[in-house]
Order: sequence, then C-alpha cells, then structure tokens
Amino acid sequence: MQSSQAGGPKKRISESTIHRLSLYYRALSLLEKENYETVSSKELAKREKLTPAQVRKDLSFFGSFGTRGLGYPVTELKKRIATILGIDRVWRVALIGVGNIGSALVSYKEFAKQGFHIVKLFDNDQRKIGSNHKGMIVSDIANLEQELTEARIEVVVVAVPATVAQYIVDDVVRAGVKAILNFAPINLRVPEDVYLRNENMAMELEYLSFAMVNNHTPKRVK
Amino acid sequence: MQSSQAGGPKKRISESTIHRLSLYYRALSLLEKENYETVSSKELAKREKLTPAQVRKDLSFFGSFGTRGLGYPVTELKKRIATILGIDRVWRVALIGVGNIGSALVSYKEFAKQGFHIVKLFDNDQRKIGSNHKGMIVSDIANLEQELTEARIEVVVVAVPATVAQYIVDDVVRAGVKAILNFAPINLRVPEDVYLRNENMAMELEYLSFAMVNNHTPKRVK
DNA sequence: ACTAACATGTGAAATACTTCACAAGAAGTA
DNA sequence: TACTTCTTGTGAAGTATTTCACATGTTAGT
Repeated sequence: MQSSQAGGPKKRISESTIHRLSLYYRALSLLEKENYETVSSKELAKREKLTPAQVRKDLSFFGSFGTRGLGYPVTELKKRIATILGIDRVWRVALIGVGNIGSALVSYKEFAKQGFHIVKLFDNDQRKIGSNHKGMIVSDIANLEQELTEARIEVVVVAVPATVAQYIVDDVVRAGVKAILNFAPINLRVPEDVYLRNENMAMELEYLSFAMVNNHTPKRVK
Repeated sequence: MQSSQAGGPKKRISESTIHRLSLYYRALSLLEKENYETVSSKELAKREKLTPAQVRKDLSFFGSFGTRGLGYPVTELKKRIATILGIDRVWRVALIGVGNIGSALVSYKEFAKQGFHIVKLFDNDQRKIGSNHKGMIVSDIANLEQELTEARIEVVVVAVPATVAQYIVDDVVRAGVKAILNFAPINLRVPEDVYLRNENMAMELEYLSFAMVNNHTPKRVK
C-alpha cells in the first residue's frame, strides 16, 4: 500500500490519535517559538504527558517525518500536521447565538489561530440583531439558511439554548453545511453526511468530581 | 469481591466510562422530565448513540441497578449516578480570570445544575476588581492563596491567559485545592495529588476539520 | 574509520475496551 | 401453571489501542 500522502490515510485513524495531533501541533508551535530546530519523540511526549512510542506511532500513520538520531524537524512537522488536520487553510465559520458562550467564542483566539475564522454572527434577539461584535453585525436568525449559503459558510458553531438547538441545526443542515460544533447540552439529530461534535464543558468538571470522590488513579503519566 | 457501593469501585474505571456516566445522567434528567418511570439500556443507548451492551456494562461496574424485563428505574438510577460522579452535593468553585471565557462561565447553567457553585471570582485587572458579576465581587488575584483557603474552595476553574496560568496554578496548589479545570492553552505542572483537566475548545473544531479533509468515517453509531 | 550515544519506525506483544450471546429473572396473558 | 416477551448482568470473544523492543540509521567525537 502507498504512503498516505495523497487522498488521506488508508487505515482508520482513531479519534484519540487525531486529538493528540492537536496536542502535538500546539507543542510544536511553542517549540518553534523557543527556536528548537528538531525535537525528539521523547521531548514531545514529555511535554504532552504521553509516551514516546505513542508519539512515534501516531505520526507513523501519516508517513515518516523524522530522522534517526536527530528527531523531527519542528517547523516541517508542524506544517505536516497542519495539513493532516486541515488547518493549513481558512475555514469560514458562522456562530449562532451571541449569548454568554457565543460572545466569548467571538474573541476566542485559539479558533482564529487554527484557521477557523468567524465571519458571521446570528441571533434571534431583536436587541442583539444589528449590533456590532468585533466588527461583525449580528444577523437575524430568520434568514439563517439563505445567509449561510450566501456567505459560503463551511462550519457552524451552535451556542443557543438547548430548546431551540434542533430547529437551528435543521436549518444549518438545509444550508448544506457539513460540520457543526454544538455547545447546547442536547443530542442533536443530523444526517449521516454531516459531522457533528459536542462540546460539554461540565463533563470535565464531573470527571474531576468523580476522581475526588473515588480517589480515582488517573491513567499513569510518564 | 464485594459490590462497589462502599469505598468506590475496585477495578480501574476507564475515563470513557466516566464520561458516558455524564451522558447517562443528562439523558436520565430528560427522561425524568418526560415522566418515564423506567428506561431500558436499549432506549438509553439510542438517545446517546451508544450500544445497549455498552450501557449495561458501564453501569455494571458500579452495581446492578436494573430489573430484568423492565429496565432501570429512572429517578433511582439518576440518583445513583449522581452519587457515583460525586455531583449529589455542592462543590465550592472559584473562577480565576473574568475575561471572555470567564464571564461566560459565570452564567453557564450546566455548572450550577451539576452542583458546581461558583462562589468566588478573581482577576488581576484593577478595572475588574471590586466589580459585580452575578452578585459576586471580583477579588484581587494578589491574595489568591489566602482567599481560596478562607472561602474553603474545592475546585478552581482557570480562565486566564496562557502566559500567567502556571503562576496562578502554583498559588492554587499552595492553597491546597485538589481539582483544577484549565481553559488556558498550555500544559500546566501540578503535583501528583492534584487532579487537573484541560478544556480545549479548538480541539473539536480540529477534529471536524480533519474529518472533512480526510473524509473520515466516524466510529459507527447505532 | 571506528565507536558511542541517540532516536526513528514498526512488527509483535500486551492491555484495554467494546460487543456478543445467553442464562436467568420479571411481567403479562390465558 | 404454562407460555411468551422483554430485558438485565456478565463471562467470553472480538477489536482496538498502547507499549515493547529492536533493527536500522544518524551524528558527533576521537
């Protein structure tokens, strides 16, 4: 079998591996700032609390980027990972719901840093519609489908109350958007060809709570 | 071996299982509102896009809560899961950093709903110190250690810039806090006996991006 | 040129996690 | 009571993921 350069990887890549690529990317950005030219799997693992073998295995799914005896070239590897993750480009993002969380996300630097540019805001509140957030005018959710299409939106972030989230997502799907990040605490229905991920900020707190109550031993960390 | 009622589970429980317990808890809250008295693993699985076997296995780690032929009693199971997760009580939470994300979290209903009560706010910005957020006065971060101790804080949410996060966490650790939820995009060092979880909202977007670019087939969902 | 120290990439082994499949219990019907 | 339907709880089987361990290759020093 060919290497995975063209047309995406052949084996199924696990979700964990993809999440770890995000971690590597962030670590590499930092290493670049610190003027490292190369980095070993050992050092990368240490910074992300993983094992060196894990790092090498993850990367090996996508090709061989390192040099024996030396390690991985920082800038080069960072670029490669960006390409793999699809963040070596700009994604046009719309944010729906300019409430507590929505407003925070408009200014969330990490999104823009990874190429996710919020270019459209929507809300259903008349007081918010027409107002200016970070240079963007909030649009009326009433014209959602049409405006998403016209603005060529590729990714939608949903930050509305759970009660209305499904209706909104139905509109979003009708507009042909294929990727949705949902902050509402509800399970949304979308067609098979639409990617949906949920962000549940309480979940990690619940994990902390569980760990404290049960003296849970976290997975060993090197 | 005894059942796991007292003293916590004996086997190591996987992180995934714990996260799924959060999902079950949320589903059960909804089922309760819909006046279900019992629910089968099949129905619960359907609502959370899991398999019935998975649901049963997860629950079986903690005891046997169901009745054959009938299913699980909704209210009872919800209570049991709350106990397992340690959210059948109030946790005293302090939020550090009243910026974009911090302000959003102050009003984030899901936290309070699961027993995480934010009772203290901190910032280092003179313009914010002394101001009122949802009935709370923002304290100066300068007295962090002392104030955390005095307020008997058990959980800290860190929502400050990456550049200062480590210093703050060091203070938090000195105050004896054992659970930290970190929103800063950086890997923090904490002693072994402190539980630390990171919340990285860009990660899920990166997953979406990867999926789109690679036509990634998501894990089969029933 | 030789040696020692490093470090990758990867089959194979070890673990961990999920799903299967079924014995056994519960409830309703007749 | 007998029979049918439903559903749990759980060993065992099946997958998936992680870690090991080492052949192979690079670099630097002498």
